[in-house]
This record gives sequence, structure tokens and C-alpha cells, in this order.
Amino acid sequence: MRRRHDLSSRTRWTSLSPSADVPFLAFDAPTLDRKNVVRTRRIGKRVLLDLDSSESLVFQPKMAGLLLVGQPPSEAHVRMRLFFECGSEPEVIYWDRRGLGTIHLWSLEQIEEHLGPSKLGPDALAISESDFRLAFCELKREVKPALLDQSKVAGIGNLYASEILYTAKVHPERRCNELNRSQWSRIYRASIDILQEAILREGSTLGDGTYRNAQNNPGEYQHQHKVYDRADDPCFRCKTSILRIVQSQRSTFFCPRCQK
DNA sequence: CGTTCAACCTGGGCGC
DNA sequence: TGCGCCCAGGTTGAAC
Repeated sequence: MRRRHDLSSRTRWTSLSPSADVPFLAFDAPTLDRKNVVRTRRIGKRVLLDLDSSESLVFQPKMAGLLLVGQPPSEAHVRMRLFFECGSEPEVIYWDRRGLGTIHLWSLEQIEEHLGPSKLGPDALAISESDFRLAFCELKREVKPALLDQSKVAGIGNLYASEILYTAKVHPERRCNELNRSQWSRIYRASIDILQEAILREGSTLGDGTYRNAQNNPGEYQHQHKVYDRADDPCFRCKTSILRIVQSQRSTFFCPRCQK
């Protein structure tokens, strides 16, 4: 089934205009002229548009980058506009309020170099349970920061790491190498369930509303959060107040009673 | 092997 | 209103 905004096959660039000041644009925009998009795909948290030149446009949105179909929230932070030959195709706009994201045009070799197994682990939604456990279980690190290590397993973000450990009933400060098989099994199954559900609900739009889907609409997964952004609110299981702590300079939320 | 810190940026929210 | 903080779904590299 074709996705609603599938760019594949015959869609062709007619022109491309990066906005005036795009320091992270590491290639000349004209090199994209009249290239066909043969496939769209995701590797971990990156979005790739594979071109018929056997290169790929690689977007890494980081905290605030959005790939939008149609109108951006404002013209101010439009970083790149992709126009297509077929007039009925809407523009694709890369919009990034904070400007932390990057866009690269990479060859197959460069993709292997930057996104290959030495840099990124298997995708969280494609890995087997035993490979998932083996990726982490020898580490002496705390489990929550470990889940964010993209070189072990790719695709788990800060918000979802907290949600996963709540569902798995594992304390975020436990060391990886002190968790048993059934705990790893619960973490694995929770990661699959939560990431799939979050994708289905089109992500979590929090506080300042930064995250949007491709149509610039907010996601719905924030309504499913059990712990993230719920500091001092009661645990849905035991009514204990949810705690916020900081691990590796990132917020972690958890229930100190439910998570052992 | 692991942790901590700073840096990259903008802007919303809060206390004063 | 304004100012000065703190915070933010991420990643990288340096220092220890």
C-alpha cells in the first residue's frame, strides 16, 4: 500500500531551495536537481530519501526538526524546501526551530560509514529478544542511559526510555549487568509495544508543542504517558508520586515503588 | 570501559 | 514588562 505521502518512484525534483543561512547543509543544492526519489526509509532516528543517483538525502531532525508536507508553522525556520515535478505533489519542507538537526547527501559508502553497524545498533523494532538482551546485559552502566545508546540499539529516545522502564517495572538506575532474563524480556517487550503504539499515535507533543507530524498536527501519544512529564503526579498503578531525576544530563521519570 | 561537561541553537515558561 | 534562569523528544567530542 502506498503511504499517503510516499515520494517514491516517479517523483522528481524540479528545484530545491535551502533557506539563506543553512550552515549544516553539507552539499550544493543544485546537485539535487532532477533526481528521482526511489525510496523513503528510516534508520534509527534518521529519515532517508534514496535518490536514483545512488546517493541518499539523510535527515537527522534531533530535538526540533520536522519534515512537513505542505505549510510550515512559520517561514522563519524553514531550512530546506523540496519541489517536485508533478504539480500535484505538495512541497516537502524541512523546518527546524532550534537548528540542531542536520541534512547530508551521502553515498552508499558514507551511509555505511556514518550509519553502519559500528555507529548504530539494530533497530529497536527489528531486533530479536536475545540480541536485544545481549546488546546491553554485560554493561555496567545504568539501564536508562544505556537504552539511549544508539550504538547498542537504534531508535529509543529519552521519553520512551522512561515509559519502557515503567512498563517493565525496572528502576532506571539499575545497572544493566544486574538485571535478570525476565527483566530484559519485559524491557524488550515494552520497547516494542511502546514504540509501535507511539508510532500509531504519531508521537508525543509536549509542552511547547514542538513535535508535529508531517501534516503539522500534534501527536496523541502524550495522552498515553505513564511517567514522562508527570513528576509529583500519582502513579497509575500504586498512587506513589512519580519522581524526576537526572541521568547523563537527561530527565528520567519513574515510580520509586513500582520500579525495582 | 564509563561518566561528566560543554557545545550546538531557539524559544516557552517561570519566579522575581 | 523585563530579566535571568531552567527546560526541551539529540548527538558529539574532549577531558578525566
